[in-house]
Amino acid sequence: MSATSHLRADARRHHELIVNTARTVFAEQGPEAAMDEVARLAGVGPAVLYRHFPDRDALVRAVLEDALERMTDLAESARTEETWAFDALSRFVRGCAELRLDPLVSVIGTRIAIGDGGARLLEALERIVDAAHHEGALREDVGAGDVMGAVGLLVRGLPTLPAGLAQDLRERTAHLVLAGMRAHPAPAPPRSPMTAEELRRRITG
Amino acid sequence: MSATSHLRADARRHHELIVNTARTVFAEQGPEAAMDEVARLAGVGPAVLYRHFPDRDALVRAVLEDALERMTDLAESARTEETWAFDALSRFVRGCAELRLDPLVSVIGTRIAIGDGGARLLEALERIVDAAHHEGALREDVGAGDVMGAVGLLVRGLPTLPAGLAQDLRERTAHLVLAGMRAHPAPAPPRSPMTAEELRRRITG
Amino acid sequence: MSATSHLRADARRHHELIVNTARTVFAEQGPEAAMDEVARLAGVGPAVLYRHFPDRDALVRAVLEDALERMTDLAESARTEETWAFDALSRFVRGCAELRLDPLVSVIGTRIAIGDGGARLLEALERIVDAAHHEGALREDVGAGDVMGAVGLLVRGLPTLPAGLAQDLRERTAHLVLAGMRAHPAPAPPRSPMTAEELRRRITG
Amino acid sequence: MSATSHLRADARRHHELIVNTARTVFAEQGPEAAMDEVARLAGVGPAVLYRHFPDRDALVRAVLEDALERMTDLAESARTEETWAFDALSRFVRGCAELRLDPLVSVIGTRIAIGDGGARLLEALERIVDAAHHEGALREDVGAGDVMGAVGLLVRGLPTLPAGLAQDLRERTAHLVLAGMRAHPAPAPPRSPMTAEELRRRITG
DNA sequence: AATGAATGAGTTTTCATTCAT
DNA sequence: GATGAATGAAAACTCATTCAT
Repeated sequence: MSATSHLRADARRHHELIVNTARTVFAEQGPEAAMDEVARLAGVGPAVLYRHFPDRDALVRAVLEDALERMTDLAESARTEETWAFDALSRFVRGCAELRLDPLVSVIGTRIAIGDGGARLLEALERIVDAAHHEGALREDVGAGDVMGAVGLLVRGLPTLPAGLAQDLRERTAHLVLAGMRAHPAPAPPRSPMTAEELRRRITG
Repeated sequence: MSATSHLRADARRHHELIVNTARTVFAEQGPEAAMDEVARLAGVGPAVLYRHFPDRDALVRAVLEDALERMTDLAESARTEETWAFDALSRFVRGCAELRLDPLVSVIGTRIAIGDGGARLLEALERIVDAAHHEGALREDVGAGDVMGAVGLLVRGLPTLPAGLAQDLRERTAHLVLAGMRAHPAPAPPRSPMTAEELRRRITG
Repeated sequence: MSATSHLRADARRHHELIVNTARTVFAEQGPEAAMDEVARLAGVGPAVLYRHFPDRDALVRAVLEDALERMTDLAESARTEETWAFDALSRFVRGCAELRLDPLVSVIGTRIAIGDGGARLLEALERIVDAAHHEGALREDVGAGDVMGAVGLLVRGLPTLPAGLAQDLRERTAHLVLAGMRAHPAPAPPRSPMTAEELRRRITG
Repeated sequence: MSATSHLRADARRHHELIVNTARTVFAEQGPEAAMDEVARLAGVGPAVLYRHFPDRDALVRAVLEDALERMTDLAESARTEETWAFDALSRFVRGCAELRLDPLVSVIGTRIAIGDGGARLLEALERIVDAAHHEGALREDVGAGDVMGAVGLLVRGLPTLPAGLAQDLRERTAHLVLAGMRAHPAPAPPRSPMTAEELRRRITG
């Protein structure tokens, strides 16, 4: 049951429309995007936005909660659909990066912690980690909190770099983190090694 | 020889003073910190700041270049002072996080790449990586670019979490990445596993 | 039908209020008058001004268009109310000077030409000139463009001189221009000749 | 004897250099041109400018005095070189427009009157006017002050219009004023009549 | 005396948020 | 409840002028 289910149909539509627009705007224009801009792109007046979200913080939280919900869904699908728990873990870690959470993280600053959405996500993740411990693929000295921490760092991305390069580096780092978590020797990271030479070429290119 | 060496003595002093102040202010107040605030805390008028850095971008770049220089110094000391190259690598990765580079990364956006300072850093890093390959401790399928990428993600930090927790998670993730890079089995990550339970306690704490 | 007719009642009121205030302020304080000062004297916040006129140029253009509209009205009244077309011409030329257009002219610089308002004014003026040609009072080798040019110079005024003197000189010059335009000998300029002696006395006075 | 003759050679050179630069800068960038810009284009530091001219007003006055001196020279050459006084008058009126005095006029505002340079100019002009009265070409009811007033209006120009058009209109208006000053019927204004049609074409063109 | 850095008040402009229609 | 105009507090940036080198 969503938190918006008690609203009138049009109000709920506005709520979702604004959150979706805000996610896009924050991802594209950075964390300082103007509230008016969000309203304009959502096709509503600023007052409508403020009726739904009393201030900027509330909007940011809403987008964050929405993202956490998506991450939880991701964890659940991975868990139920993958045969091996470590594969589910791997799929979860890799999938999170696509949510474009980065701009929000710095905006929120230290003002809020993870909240309810985070609690549900952590529970979902815990189920995967427990299973991965049981199957013996995950080191016993690595916990669900470690996975959350690693994901939290990975989702931020490398915005100063060309998109394709940033993507490759994120994938390779994700692989290395997962390799470090394995109880047994890991396979090679995806694609060829990222040498200094290749990094130079792709940055300047 | 620094790029500021052609300035009059008082101007050079101001230049450095402003960069140092800006690093602190950006780290504490986030990337939107007011330029006037930087000037005020540096004890100069806004116009002095603008004489040295024509716009916000120029100041951000200067702080970034400064940080890259520090990272390069860090890489060099680690390389010359550590017996084993992998230990130097490890020391470098862990040390970078303390430079509080995070707020800058999102401000700069995609506008600039790494520039000269980044090139020098990459060269220094390459020397360590080559040595670590030679000593057989670093997987051959991991390059200097991978290290840069991992560091780039690690330095961002987890600003939404309590400082001590964010620090612990960053250290443990750094350890896991390094473990994933090792040619041979890695020692346990520092301290106890970060379980979901501990994460909950320390977030709400 | 004014260009502002699609605005809400309060917005239209503000629009006109700001233009009227701006005309006065520019006339009194010169073309560099602070935008905030215009807003303050109009009794609105600066943001209201900027909502209506996105930058200084837009405000200046609005005042100019408004003035052109007044000049057009002046031309039309003169044409319909005077028996002789040359008298209408004379009344128009003399009347324009009172619109205090001067400060605007230099601000606009070469960025805009006369625009729509100017086109309408020119048409109104053309009707008078044609009639004056027909009645034989205006030289055939003087056109409506000449009248516009002369008016453009006359409206600038002589801001360095005492107001009364500047006024007298403008009136006498207007008379001389009109005299130069007549097909037949002209009557004497108004008042006594402006001798060097009188000019000296009134400048230093 | 120039007012700068008591200065050291290099200082006098600077004085003239700055005045010349300022005339150009004011003419090109308008009356709000930055003092620093004048200094920069003159190739001196701002402090040198301020040593010579204690504030903006002083610089503006200096440029104005310089222009008045040039106008006086112009009047004198016209008087001695032309056979007929009215031709000298005509040459003077037409020649003044080229001095680009316009931007200064609005800067000075009502703060200064014409000063010493103006007095000398007026004397020179008076000699021409007296001669023109004697030769019977100039109406007796037009004095030297009238000529000054007309010139004051003519020099301002029409900065919103294309340069060639502004030039033509100024010449034709000058002709009309001179025609209005003649004791006897005047020849036709230069070139073809400026019709509304031609004005439209040249503004939009 | 020349230089160019420092000053700080002032300007334009933006934006989160509230309020009248 | 939706709309879009108003608000005023800030922020970035500029510039005339002064001062240390």
